[in-house]
Amino acid sequence: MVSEPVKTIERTRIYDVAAAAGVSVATASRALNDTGRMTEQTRERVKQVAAQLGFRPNTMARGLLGKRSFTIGLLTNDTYGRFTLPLMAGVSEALVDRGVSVFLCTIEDDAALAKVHVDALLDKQVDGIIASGRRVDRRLPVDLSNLPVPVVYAFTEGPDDSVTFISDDEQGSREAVQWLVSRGRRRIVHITGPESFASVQVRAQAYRTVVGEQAEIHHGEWSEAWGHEAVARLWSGADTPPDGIFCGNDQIARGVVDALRERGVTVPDDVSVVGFDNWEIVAAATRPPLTSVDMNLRELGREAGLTILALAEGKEVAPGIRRLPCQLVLRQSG
Amino acid sequence: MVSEPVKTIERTRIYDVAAAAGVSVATASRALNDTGRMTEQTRERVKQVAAQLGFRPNTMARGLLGKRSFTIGLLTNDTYGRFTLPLMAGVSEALVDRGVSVFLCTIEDDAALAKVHVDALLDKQVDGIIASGRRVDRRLPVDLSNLPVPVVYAFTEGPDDSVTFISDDEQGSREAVQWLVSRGRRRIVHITGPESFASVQVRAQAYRTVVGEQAEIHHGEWSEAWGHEAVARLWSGADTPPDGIFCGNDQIARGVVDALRERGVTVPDDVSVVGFDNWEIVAAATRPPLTSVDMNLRELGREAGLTILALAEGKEVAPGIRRLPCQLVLRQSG
DNA sequence: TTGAAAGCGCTAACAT
DNA sequence: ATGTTAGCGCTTTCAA
Repeated sequence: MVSEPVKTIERTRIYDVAAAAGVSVATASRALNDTGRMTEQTRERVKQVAAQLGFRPNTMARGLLGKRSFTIGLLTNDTYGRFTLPLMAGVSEALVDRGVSVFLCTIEDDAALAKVHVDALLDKQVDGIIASGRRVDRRLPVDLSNLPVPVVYAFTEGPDDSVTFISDDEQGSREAVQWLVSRGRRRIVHITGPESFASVQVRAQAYRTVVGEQAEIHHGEWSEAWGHEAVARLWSGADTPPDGIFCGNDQIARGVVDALRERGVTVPDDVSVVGFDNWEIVAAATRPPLTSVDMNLRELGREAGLTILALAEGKEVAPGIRRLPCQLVLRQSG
Repeated sequence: MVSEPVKTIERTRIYDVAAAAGVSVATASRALNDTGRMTEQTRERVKQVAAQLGFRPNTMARGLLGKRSFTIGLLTNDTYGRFTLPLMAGVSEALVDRGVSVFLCTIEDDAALAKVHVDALLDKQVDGIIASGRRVDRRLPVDLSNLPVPVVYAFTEGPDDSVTFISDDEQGSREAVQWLVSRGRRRIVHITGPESFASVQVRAQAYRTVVGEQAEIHHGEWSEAWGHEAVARLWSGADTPPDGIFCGNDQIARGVVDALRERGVTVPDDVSVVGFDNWEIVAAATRPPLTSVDMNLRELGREAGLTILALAEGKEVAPGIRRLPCQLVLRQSG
């Protein structure tokens, strides 16, 4: 497309609306914003004219008055987008009807880049910032605590007095293990990621709570390969192999299921397997498809979006950590 | 975080800078924007003072002058983000140093939602819009051809006179098949997705060009399951099974590799397999890891970003389809 | 109930 | 080379 030197499409301004409706701009503004007092008739007429002319207020002008810009920033260091995208979808979904658009800023553990992005956001007078990440127990490489705009944290660690949204991994894990128990599984082991992850600790603890004494936790990498290896170990030892496996994430679970099939162990008849994350691409492609814990990130995003909006509008929001429930998605592996 | 009723953090305005530097706002503005004529000394002094005071120009005010808003919109219907995220990363990377932030708008094949997003973008006076999608041969459910801002298309079909960026699937496929040939593979088949996809056509045609007469193309779904099924068919028929397989995407390739391993066919010793997309999560987890064609979406995003910027600055850009080269990423399957 | 006018922070045309 | 000033489109006092 050759650039259009003559942008003939002149936007209708509030002046045009006022003129067409036979009122002053002040009245027009009040009518359109449902403020001030005036005859319902005038208000209606102005609104009608505005609609007819396809009037859309200029956000820049509005923003210049020190009011809201109807934009927010979503900061994330989750390059892969595995967690960010569902979150973003939720945020966007919650805000788009209210005319708020979302700047997505991917900072890859790079403090300098993060600062550049945050500064750019502040220059644009965003109404708020949602900080997000790929690890619940890590902070973004940038300090957001003294910004002139509200900040909420989603799926990443924030300061003590911040509003933080995370999924309730404890509840999700508990339900997953309880599900295995309810299916008659008696020897349930937990194959999960590195101990250093907070989410590993929480999920393991929930598992322990349900199975009690017999708890048996195997730590490794977050990979399919580790799932294979763990199965090899469990089935080559002297102990009776488990009949139920709760995995720390879907990749491990897929490795486990594949390894079991290769050994001639039938899932879920001989062994039930449950994953975590409900990462469609992994869970659905596994044979049989994985039963998995979904963190409801979209819903989490919705909540975060609504909260940042409330803060932007000056409402009070109590600080603290909000844990949103996970949901066990049943497929065929467990 | 309790909302801060007193936003005490007053931003320094250009007036403050001007006063502190002992010049007028006009001079300050010119100095900071490297326009107008003045002693290098004055310019330097103003810049220094501005830096000292941490001055950041208010984008709203700037945008109100009918100039640029330093924002662009990225529209996509790729909910999963498989294609959009690398693209977005490239766009962002190209623009962030120039102070441009990106609104990400996910419209899910919903025309009404698309319109809401586009209107919101126009209200915010975006400098341009990049339209993107999950299918190269489908248009977004919204007409962007008469917008008051420039539009470029990336990884989605645009009008004839538009600037469109897509990956050179023909070249990528050709290199993939030629690689198989160079590895001494003599009977190479192509297992790919539904015929209705333009990318399937292009990749198949490239494959045909290289292997000539012996071309053998199997269409199915874009799934691992189809990879399994295709292998079952090829190895159960009367014909000699292939020694090289070029797959339409990584999921099919993974299915193929898994199926071969289950049959005791060794990859890559007996059969070489090459995928398409280089989707890390799939390609790296396959045993052995997949050699695959990468569409360089990040680079594509960079180009699209730079182009929309050029258009926003009023530069002329010739319309047409730009095909950016793919790259064969060697792992171990081929 | 409605209107006139000031002003948000910046840039650019027009002085000097 | 630098300063004065008029707006950009809107909201919001203040006045009528």
